[in-house]
Amino acid sequence: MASPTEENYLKALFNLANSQGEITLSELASRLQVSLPTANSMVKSLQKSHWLKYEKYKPLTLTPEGRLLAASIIRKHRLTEMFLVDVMKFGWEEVHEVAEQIEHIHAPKFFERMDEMLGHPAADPHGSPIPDSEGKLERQSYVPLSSVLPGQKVQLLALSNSSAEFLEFLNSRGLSLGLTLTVISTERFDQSMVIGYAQHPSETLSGKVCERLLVRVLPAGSSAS
Amino acid sequence: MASPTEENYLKALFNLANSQGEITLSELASRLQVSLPTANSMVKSLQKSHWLKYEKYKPLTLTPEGRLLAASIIRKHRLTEMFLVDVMKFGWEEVHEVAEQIEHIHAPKFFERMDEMLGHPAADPHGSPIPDSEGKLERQSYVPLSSVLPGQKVQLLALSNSSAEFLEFLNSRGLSLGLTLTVISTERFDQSMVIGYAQHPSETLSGKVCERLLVRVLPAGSSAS
DNA sequence: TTATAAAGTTAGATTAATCTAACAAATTTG
DNA sequence: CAAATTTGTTAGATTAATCTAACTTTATAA
Repeated sequence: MASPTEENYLKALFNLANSQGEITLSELASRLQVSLPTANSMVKSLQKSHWLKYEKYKPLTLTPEGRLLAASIIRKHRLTEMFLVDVMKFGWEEVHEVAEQIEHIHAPKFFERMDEMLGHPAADPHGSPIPDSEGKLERQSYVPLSSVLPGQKVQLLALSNSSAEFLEFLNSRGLSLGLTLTVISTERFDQSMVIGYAQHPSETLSGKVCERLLVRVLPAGSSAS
Repeated sequence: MASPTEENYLKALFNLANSQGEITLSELASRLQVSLPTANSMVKSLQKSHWLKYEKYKPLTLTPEGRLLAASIIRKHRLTEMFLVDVMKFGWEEVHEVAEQIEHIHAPKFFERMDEMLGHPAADPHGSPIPDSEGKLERQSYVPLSSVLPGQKVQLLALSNSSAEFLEFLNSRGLSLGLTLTVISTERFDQSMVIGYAQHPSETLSGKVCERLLVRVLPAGSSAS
């Protein structure tokens, strides 16, 4: 049985592995905001529990068991976020902190019931995919809005990095997942873009924002949602 | 900020105070299944946090702040149980373990939302009263079925001591809260009682069981529910 | 290719929550 | 009321998770 602390380490390792591939101790330590010695000693103890492979001065790798456990915690987190938004009517900017706590609850049926009530959702309220119960994580093939050319229509499907501040910004512009966006123009100077969607015929979004909006390009001549 | 462990001590102290009045260290220790020295040192630390008053060799008393905090945890526990049963369709025998974990979640809005979705319930699925947000606990005036005389009609409203085994026993007999029961006869020898209710014109319940069924006596000539 | 910087390790301390063993105070009871 | 029992306390150890300080290994770069 992993402690909440151990579960947080596994989660961080899983997420780092899925973006960086190789995981170093200092990445882990900085992700978790702990000192290197702390991460070092936890890594040793996670190894003793067979959740990761570790050799002195070598990069870290999760074992299959570690990966499965990590995925199950991320699954609980994302199901919880979806439950909070869809069933309990929280805003998408309010759910992270609560889910961060509830993901450590040991009660399989609780999360299965959420999953059923939600109709087996594929992603959380920010578009991040929910691992299935075997720990498989659907690979997403979205592109950042910043890479889309003027004239194209795209569907907003996920966010990379969804801080409360960013989500509140999106709220203030009426932006939500599922919307169809039309790229009107891009500014070479600062990478800002002019976008049209829903009741907003023309909004200017900074480069920073556009990088974080993950979209799928729609075939030419699709109708708006 | 209290740790989950501290919260469990406060909860135990609150419950003991509400049944015994005076609380001794050994009662606390045995309730929490820890050794006396463990309870002793925790009591000292709870005192440092101003949640209880403690003098060597004297009984323990919660401070007003301690009582409020304890009540808020019990409130979270009982709201959660109600939510699991009413919203998530758990059986009343399945909810205690989960609620035992969720009561330690720090997220006022999460529990407020439960409360709203449930329509501000007065009691949990086992009939135990839910403290209000000021920590006030409604005093229940139920009597055990075992004290009711033959011929009387009563309404089953709560349980004293609701272990999963007991709840499963009640399930097996079709007994649930709200039912109107008619006491047909009582057996002086072993305190067992013959009871009629719903589709069960005549069930024999042991003295042990009847002691744990808390009821309100209905005025003579009421109709069954 | 050695010097410097970055990354990782070890040693030792701290805090929370637990234990056992030994002892002391309070209470019960013959 | 004194002896026995119960209850409470102190001392000291353990484990998990954290830290800082000191040191070593690996990587980078002049």
